[in-house]
Amino acid sequence: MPTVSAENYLKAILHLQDEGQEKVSTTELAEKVGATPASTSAMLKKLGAKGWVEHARYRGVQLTEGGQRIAMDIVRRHRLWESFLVEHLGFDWDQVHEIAEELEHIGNVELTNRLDAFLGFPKLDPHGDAIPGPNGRFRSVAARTLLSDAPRHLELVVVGVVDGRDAFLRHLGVLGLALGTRLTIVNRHAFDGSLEVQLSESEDVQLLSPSVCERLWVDQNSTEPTIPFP
Amino acid sequence: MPTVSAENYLKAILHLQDEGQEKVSTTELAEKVGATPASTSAMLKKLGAKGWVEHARYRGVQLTEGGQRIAMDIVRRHRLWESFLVEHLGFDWDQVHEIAEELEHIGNVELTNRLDAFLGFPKLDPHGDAIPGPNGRFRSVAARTLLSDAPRHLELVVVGVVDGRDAFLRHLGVLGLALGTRLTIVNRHAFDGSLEVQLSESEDVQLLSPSVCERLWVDQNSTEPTIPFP
DNA sequence: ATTCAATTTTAGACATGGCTAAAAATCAAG
DNA sequence: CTTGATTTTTAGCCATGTCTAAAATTGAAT
Repeated sequence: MPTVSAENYLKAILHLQDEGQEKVSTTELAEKVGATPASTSAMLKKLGAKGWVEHARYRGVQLTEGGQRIAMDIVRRHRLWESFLVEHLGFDWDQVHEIAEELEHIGNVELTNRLDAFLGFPKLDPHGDAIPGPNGRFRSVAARTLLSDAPRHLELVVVGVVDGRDAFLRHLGVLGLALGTRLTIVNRHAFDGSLEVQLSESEDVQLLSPSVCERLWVDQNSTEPTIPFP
Repeated sequence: MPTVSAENYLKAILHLQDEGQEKVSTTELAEKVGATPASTSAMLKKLGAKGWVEHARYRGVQLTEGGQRIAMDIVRRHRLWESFLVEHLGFDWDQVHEIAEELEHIGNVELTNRLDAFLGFPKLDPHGDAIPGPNGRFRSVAARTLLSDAPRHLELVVVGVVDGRDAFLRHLGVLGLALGTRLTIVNRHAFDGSLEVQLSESEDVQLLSPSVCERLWVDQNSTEPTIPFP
């Protein structure tokens, strides 16, 4: 049973580890959780003692399997509650984060699973981030998904088009898109559902209209799914 | 902003104050919150300093108006969440208390009010306890209510019958009920909705079938509503 | 290689909220 | 009205999680 504070550290480590770094530095982590490096250092010792992180002094931290499981469960609860708040209580996307940050610490498994069922076992939260299932892993994403249904923060590859008309293909060219283009969804825009995507090659950020997103098949590029932050 | 611990003490004081005692004793309170009298004494000093309780040393505690407002809001959240858990997540009555005990500490007003709206501004929770409104007071109860719709823990008076048939009236006589009989709902039974009521005169506890409860008009006996515990 | 800057950890302090044991106040009897 | 039991508070200790300031370690540059 991690404390609320411990949970926040574990969640932050998961997030940072996901952004590339295998090992997370104390200072970085401190910044993420809003504490001093000294406090963070103290907490890391405790997390290590519980077996939730691997922590070589002066060498950075890493989640253990157990720690990752806990962190994924927190993310699961966070995203399920966000979905609930938006879909059933009518909150806007940008209002729900704070509240979900509190709700996520209620660890009752029965509650989480029933909420999950109530929501219809969603794969994505309202921000387009993947929701882990009850096993602490992301639900399998279909081999081929419409770009409009794909999760954020995951490198995707364009594998096909729904609409083969010349006009559409030319339009793709203009946008710098083609078969095999690798991209990542950075953001979903609230009012019309258009997507901000980052092209892996050019580092450019492109805004794609909903009609384009609904006509592109994409696939996951990496085997290890990215674990984005709320 | 009370801490979670402070909230639990305030809630407990509200509850005990409601059960009769104007002033609540330290030992009683300690038992209720599951702490030692010593710890309770320490907490009372803090609550007093914040202006949430009136605390004359060795003389017992009492909620201030501000303290009562906070406590009523906690009860409001508790009972709204209980309603949600039962009505929308399919929990049984007896499973929800613990979970609601955690959810009640999330103090976001917008969240609470939206949840209230989502549930249709209920007056009673699944246990039949009254749910305070956003103003920290109980929603006005209709002048005359069916016994089956009345809240628990409130002294009621039988003011009329829906069904005037002889057979029904005779049945009432057998049960010890008549116009003017004062009673309090002690419990609702899960599987059939029958009510356990305590007759004020005889101290007897009677079990009333749903068909009887749906045929009796009752009214609130006291002006100050009882504030029962979850 | 050695020094120096940056990072990380340790040391020591504080606040919260809990405990036990001892002291103080209350209250009920004799 | 004084004693003795009960209740309440105080005193002193512990754990958690935070902080600042100082020490230790790393690592990069000369």
